[in-house]
Formats: sequence, C-alpha cells, structure tokens
Amino acid sequence: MERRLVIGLNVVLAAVRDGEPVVLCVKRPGGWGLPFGRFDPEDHRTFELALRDFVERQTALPLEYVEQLYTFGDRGREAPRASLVSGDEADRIVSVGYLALSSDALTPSLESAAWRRWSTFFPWEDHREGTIRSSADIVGQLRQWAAGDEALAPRVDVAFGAGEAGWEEENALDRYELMYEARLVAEAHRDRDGVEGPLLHGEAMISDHRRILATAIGRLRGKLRYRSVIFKLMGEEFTLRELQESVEAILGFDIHTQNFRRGVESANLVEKTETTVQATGGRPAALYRATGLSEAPAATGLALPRFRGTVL
Amino acid sequence: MERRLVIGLNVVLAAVRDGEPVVLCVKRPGGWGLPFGRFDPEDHRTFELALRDFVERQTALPLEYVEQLYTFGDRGREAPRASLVSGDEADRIVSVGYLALSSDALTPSLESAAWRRWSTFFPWEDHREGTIRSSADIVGQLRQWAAGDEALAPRVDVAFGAGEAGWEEENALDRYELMYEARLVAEAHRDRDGVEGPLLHGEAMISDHRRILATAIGRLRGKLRYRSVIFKLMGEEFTLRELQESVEAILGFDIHTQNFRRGVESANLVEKTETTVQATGGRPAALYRATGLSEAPAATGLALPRFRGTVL
DNA sequence: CGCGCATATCCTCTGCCTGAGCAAAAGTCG
DNA sequence: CGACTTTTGCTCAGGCAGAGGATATGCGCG
Repeated sequence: MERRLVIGLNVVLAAVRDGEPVVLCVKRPGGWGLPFGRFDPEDHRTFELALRDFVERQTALPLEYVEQLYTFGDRGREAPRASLVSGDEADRIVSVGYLALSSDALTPSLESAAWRRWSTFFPWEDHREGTIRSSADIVGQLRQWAAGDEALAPRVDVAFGAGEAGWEEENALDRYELMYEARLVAEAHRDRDGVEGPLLHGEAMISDHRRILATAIGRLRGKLRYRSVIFKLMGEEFTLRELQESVEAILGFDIHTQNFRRGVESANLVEKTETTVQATGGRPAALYRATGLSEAPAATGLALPRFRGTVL
Repeated sequence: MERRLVIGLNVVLAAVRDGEPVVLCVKRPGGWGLPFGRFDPEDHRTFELALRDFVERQTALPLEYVEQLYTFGDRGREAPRASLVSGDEADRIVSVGYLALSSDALTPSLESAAWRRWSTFFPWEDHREGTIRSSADIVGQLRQWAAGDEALAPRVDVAFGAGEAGWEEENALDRYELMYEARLVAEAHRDRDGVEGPLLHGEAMISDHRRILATAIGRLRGKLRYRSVIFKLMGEEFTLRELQESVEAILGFDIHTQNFRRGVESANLVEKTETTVQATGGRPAALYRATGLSEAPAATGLALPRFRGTVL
C-alpha cells in the first residue's frame, strides 16, 4: 500500500481576555489540543484560505491576522498515538502551524472548543505580579539534569536567563524543549512510554501541540518588539492601560507604566481620540486608536523593556 | 485523475566569499534558480535529512547550519511554467524553503551549480562603500506608482526607510514584494504575461525563487542581531576584521570598526587565540575563535548598528 | 462641599550605551 | 629609516532608558 502525503493545518489562535493571554483549544479524546484540519488541494487555493475555512466552520470564529509559524514534518510526530487527522495510520502527515490573533475572543460555537489560558500550559512563562508561578524550581531541576554536560549547562542558563543576557521572553520554545529533554513535561514520558515522574510542569496537550504553542508564544513575543502586531489584539479603541495590560499579558511580566506611555506616544503608532472612559474608579483615561502607520507591514513595534526580575 | 500532493524542498545556501555574500544557484532551462528536490516520505524521516541528502548528492557540498524559512503552498506558484519538480502538471506542489549557512563556499561538483552574489539579484540591498548600487531611483519609481494610494505610500516609505525608523536591512522581502507589485522586477511581467518595462532591477530567477531568496536574506540579517549565527559563516579561526567584513556583507552596509570591536569583545562570544596573522600589510591581527557560549541555541547575537546613510 | 482614594498623566534626574573620532602600536614596503 | 597600512586602545558627548516624584481628574463618602 502506498503511503500518501497528507498536509494538516494547526492554528494557535491567541487573544487577551480580561488581561489574561488565552488560546483557543479543542477537546479531543487524548486531551486538549489546538484546532486543526486537513488541507485538501482540490478545495483550497492557499493554506490560509483553508485555515480560515475550517476554523470558521468549526468554531464560527473569524480569523483576522494570520501568520505562518513552522512546518513540522518529522516522521513519528504523531506517534505513538494513532493518526489524528486522517485516521489512516499509514499516511505521512506533515503539518503547517499558524499563529492567528483575535481582538475579541468570542465564544466559539463548538461545544468542545474553549479559550484557555497560556499559563495553564506554561505556568513558568508568566512572571507578572499577583499571578501563580510554577511552584517548583525548574531551573534547579534542569541544572541538576544538565550537570556535567558541557554543552547542556550553558543552554539551560541562556534559555532561562541565568547568564548576563537575562531572561528573554521570546525563548519560550527553547525552554520548553529543554524541559522536554529533561523530562519535566508529561509529553516526554508519553512519547517515550516512560514512567511519569513527580515533577511535571503545566498541563500537557495532545501530540506536539504544546510545542507548537510554545513556538507561537515565542514568535508573538518577539514580534511585539519589531512589528505593530499588538494592535491585532486590541479593539478599535482602547486606553493606554489596556494596551499596556495586553502587552504585559503577552510578555509575561509587568512594565513601568510611565515609561511605557512615553514609548508608545513617541512611536506614532496611536492617536488620541476625543473620548475618555471611566472604568477604574480613578481618573478617566483617554481612548486611543491605532494610526495608519501601524498598518504598514514593515512598521516597527513598541520599544519594550526586558524582564529584570529573577526567575529562581 | 487524482491530483497528488507533492512536497518540494528549496534551499538558500549562503556563504561569504572574499567579502561578498553569495548563494548557491543552479542553472535550469528557464534561468538560474535555487537547488531543490522532492521530498519522498518513504526515504526520509525528516525534511532536514532529505535536504542534506539531495544537496550533498547534487553538489557534494555538506550542509552545516540549516533552518526552516517558510512553506509556500499557493496554487499557481509555479504557473504559468510547467511544474519543475515532478514534471507532472497535475500535481499540487507545496514547497518548504530552507536557509543553510556554509563557512567555506566550496566549489560544487555539479557543472550547472555555482555560487553567485546576492547583489546580482538584489543590487539595491547593498549599500557598502565601493559597491555598485542600483543606478535608477527605485524609491522614486515606487513613490510614483504608489502616489494617491493611502495604504501604499506609507508601505513604500517604511520598507525603504524613508520614515523616521530609517532603513532596516531585514525588510528585504517587503522591498522585493513592493517592487514586484509595482512591476519593477522581471518576474512580475513573466508571471502575468505582461510586457516588460524598461525599468527592471536585478537579475530574475525562475519560479518564485527570488522571493525565497529575499526571505532568506531578511531572516539572516535579522537573526544576526539576536542569535550568534554569524559564526556559522566563519571558519574555525578568524580575525575581527574578517568577522566585521562578513557582518557587513550580510547587512549590506559598512560599520564603524572600533565600535564593532567593542561590541564583539563585550559580548563574550569570541576569545583571542595565541596566534596572529599578517594578511594586509598593516599591523598583524589576532586570531579569534567562537566561544562555547555562542553554541547555545538561544545565545544572543552581536549588538549591531543601523544603516545611517540615505538610500535615495 | 471637602476629603481620602485611585488612576491617569506629566516631568525630572541619572547612569549607561552608542556614535564618532583621536592616537598609539606593530607590522610592510621601498 | 620614513611613509604607509591596519590593528588596537581610549576618550568624549549626546541620547535614551530606568526609576520615581509630582500633579491632574475622576469617584465615594461623611
């Protein structure tokens, strides 16, 4: 029997809801995963059209901003579980991952779909005040695991910001991969049929979906600094505090309010409207909206600070 | 007849030779293009292995650093020419583009393969002193083309650094795409069967290979700033001037020597060796080598300045 | 109405990094 | 030896980012 080549499409649809970064998840037999569908070359002219089509059909949510992430083609990606897309175990599945951003996080029509927080899957990526951190000392565990290996030890330190460079929020994938290698996430045991250890972090996802999510988080975080994508997550009008909270949600740490304002206002990406809103019990805030400049594909992003706290 | 799905692999293999950025090209019936091969799921476990396999077989060049760029899935990508990978016009071809870096630019075994300069295809991307620039005023032509369109005009200015952000070397793809839309490159006429205008810039490539090359150039340039990839283009040992010239070749503009040295030395990515070399008729230069830190996947790159000249 | 409170907004100060250039060191060439 | 070239070390000024003080403008309450 000939093995056919099948292309699957995965999407990380991200949004910020009530100041929390969330991702659209779908409940499957094996656990939670990302929405995905099969790409049929007969039906669709481009990947993006196919993606929009099946997401809208599955969840009734329209996709606004869409960006390709990565194509995963390794054999055994779906193993040892049965193929989830085609049902035909003999097919070779290649999957193209996408990142999509939504400004409103509407309730999906599908029963089994739900918005879930990033921090459910990546508690160690959130360093904002007042949020629950990962209880255990991940870096300590990784250091112990890497001890003695000359190549591994610096990788751990660099990825988790123990070096002079400090914590870089966009390295989410490196961190996840190290934890996978060190068997600190459930997927590592599942994929290799090993016994689960007691020190697992975050909730697992089916297949390699948590890896795709880590890729998306890292990409989005990095892009905030050099492209004006943040506005894809905002409504038409917003206060500077809302903008800041969205940025903080994505980056995973708090930033200095006054400096943030200074940076935003000098970037010419937003313009003040006439109206103000009173939502917090303090002084009313002016509403802003994105300017035309922010629409240009090559428009730069906001000047954002680095996380200066300690991870340990 | 059923249309089959075929996955093709493209690779932009880049190197620096004599201070010039070059890319491995293959001569095909329709002109020069990038090396590519078909991915056969029976033979290869991963894309990367397939890639290494066919490049080494075609050119006898080993691939060192390899990184996935983008997956191109639009129907009609190869049209209106016949399918180049499979020969079967009815197949749907999806192609995965890769960036590979080589430190030595060995002569390929294949007769029809050759290292060619980036500037052949993108003369407007090179702003170093003493290099030939694009003679005509591209920005002027684009501005004229975009005149009146409210969305287009800022796109042109942002992409070509006319705005306050200035020229950003990593936006090579945006610039190429604008020129394509404005029909300033031969591919635009070829793909739409139009008449060629007199104002074409750079040499064309087959299919969408020049677009893939633009993607690779932009990606590599951007990555220099936040990852230590530059050392993949250097030999084992090198002088700081050689390092600088490689960086300048990739970025496409000259940088201040003393400041470059200061940046490199404070980044802890290189260490001085005992030896010095005399190659230039001036004071002998110390040889350096990359440190172990530069091997970590998340290691940051060099602090590099921005181009401060004018493009017009 | 005046007061305390909360948030938004404005402004200042300081240290560090970057851009720019001078100058010495260490060779070659004639 | 003197002119020239390139490497290497060092200084200095301007600008920007981090940090925090101070003011503005609303609310709720006595």
